[in-house]
Amino acid sequence: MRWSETFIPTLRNDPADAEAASHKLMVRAGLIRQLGSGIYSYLPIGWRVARKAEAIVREEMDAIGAQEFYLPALHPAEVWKESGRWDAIGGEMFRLKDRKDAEMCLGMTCEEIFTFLARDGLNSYKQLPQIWYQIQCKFRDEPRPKSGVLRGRQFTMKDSYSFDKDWAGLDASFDKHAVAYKKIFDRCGIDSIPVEASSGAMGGSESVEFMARSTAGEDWIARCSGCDYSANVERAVSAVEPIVDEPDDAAVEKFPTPGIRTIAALVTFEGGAAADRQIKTLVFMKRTEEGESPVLLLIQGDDELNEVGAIDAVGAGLRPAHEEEIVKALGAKPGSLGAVGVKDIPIYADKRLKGRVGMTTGANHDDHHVRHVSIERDIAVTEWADLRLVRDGEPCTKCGKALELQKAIEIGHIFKLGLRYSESMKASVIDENGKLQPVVMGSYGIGIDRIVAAAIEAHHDDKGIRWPLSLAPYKVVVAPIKLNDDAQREASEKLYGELKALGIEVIYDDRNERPGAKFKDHELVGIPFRVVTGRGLADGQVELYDRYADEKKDVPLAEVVDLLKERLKL
RNA sequence: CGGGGCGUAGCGCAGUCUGGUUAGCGCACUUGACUGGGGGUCAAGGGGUCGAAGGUUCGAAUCCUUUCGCCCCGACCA
Repeated sequence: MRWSETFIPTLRNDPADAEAASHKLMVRAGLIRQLGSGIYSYLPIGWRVARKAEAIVREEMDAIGAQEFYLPALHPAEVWKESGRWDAIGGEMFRLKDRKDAEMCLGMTCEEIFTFLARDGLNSYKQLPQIWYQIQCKFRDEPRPKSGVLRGRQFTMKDSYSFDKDWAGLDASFDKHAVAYKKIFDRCGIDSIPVEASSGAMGGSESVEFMARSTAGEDWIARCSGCDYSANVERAVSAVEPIVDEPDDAAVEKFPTPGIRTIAALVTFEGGAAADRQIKTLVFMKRTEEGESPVLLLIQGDDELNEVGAIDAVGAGLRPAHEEEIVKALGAKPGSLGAVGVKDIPIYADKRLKGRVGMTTGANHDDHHVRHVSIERDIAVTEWADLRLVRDGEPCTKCGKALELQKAIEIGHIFKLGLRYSESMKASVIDENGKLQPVVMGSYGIGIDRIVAAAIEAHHDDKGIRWPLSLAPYKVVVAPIKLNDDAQREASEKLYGELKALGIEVIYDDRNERPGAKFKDHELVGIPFRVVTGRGLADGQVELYDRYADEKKDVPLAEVVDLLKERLKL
């Protein structure tokens, strides 16, 4: 390719509306342009990179015996109603109607459609296992698109689905994916961290997220410094030191606390209590078939609520209560809430509170608190659960070493779905005994756009992108210093032709620009190697620049092709 | 959905508070010349319904109303 004939619109400045390094660089290097919030066009260079990522994903999926499909992104509502997700999913599904007023949606994932195909086509256990996948456009009306393609409303995902006759089969399919995913990310130059995750609205029993550390990430993960424990903070637990309370068997005592509304304020209040001796009472509403009803969540005063932990304990359909609902449930406003003596409302308490005595909490009477609370004596706890977020430095439950909290990008997620879809949509096969059994399913996703962005997050410097060889849009750029110097131009063109003939992805920078301007572009776009024909040509020398080492050296023209082959591992 | 910020040329911005020549600057772009090893110099150019609609005014990028869009924080999130 000749640079002068390509569309590579590089920018000198960062776009004003970008924060993440990958977002800035993707725009500056001419990979993408924004069309709307969370909607991006891939330009030729960006698309070349995305296709390379796709190709790697495809190779590794094929390597575990997966078969590629291509499904529609436009779905009739019926199939989503069958699985129950038409109603379960909220505003993030793009919904529309066709001209006959029939309800449709744009697919955010394809469990329903693949299950629809499976129930039609899979009839016998002899046909299992199957792994089906596609690389396709997905749509999610994200409440808050962010960071360029890292969280878009239209994006490309590889999604695969496994169909097994039993749970052992699912485990095998799941493990195959875990291995394939690791390989994919390795090949893309991304250090992936598998972490325990929550399966959220996907349903299912177990899930693992693949994370790439990055400050641009939106997730926090907890990693043990001593063993292999790692989990999304939504799922993480720690062996945090229990607080040892002074023995206290005094009766509960109510006392006035005028104007005291927060844990912190009660700490400094005369007659108050340290934060770790307080019980924080949070009111949430749980949606059930009859409507919404309140539940109480109790955590130690200085802990933060882990909402996913709460959902795991209480169930889906949980949301913070509004003030009116709180007053209705407990008779007091936030700031004076407690669970002492509360009946008829389910109470979920963090395990860290078990056995605690001499605690202080709200009295359910505005501007009053109670002290000398012994949790198990005074509060009718329905269930003990992990409701607190772990904090940096807390000990690992497995080995006791410190957990580290790190920010990360979710680049893949694998789920054991079990029977969630096969039962609701009736995808069954006849087993060895002639009995109908629902197939055991898994689903597995990789964000292609996120691979590209995460690779940039991991591989860039102040000059621009440093693509791993596997993703580089071109591997080599050949550039003469002076385009109108016949010797330089001819040497460059000849080299360009030779490299192209060898099947090396090479771009010839034949723009009539000054060398500095061209070099800046090469480095911004991140082309791994550059050969410059310049003043050394008279001595048979060209300059070879290595983007990774950020080093240039003169090498004999006659040897440069072999040197490049070696560097490119050909 | 709550809070904050921003929409002026392809990109980055000034001008808006305090209304008043023909709306400006840098980069990019076009033509020519000189240049040529790290975003050159000189000269001459092209490009704008100042996000949109309505209003106030002799006069609106600037004031008022409405509206659309984008970004950030939070809420939310297979």
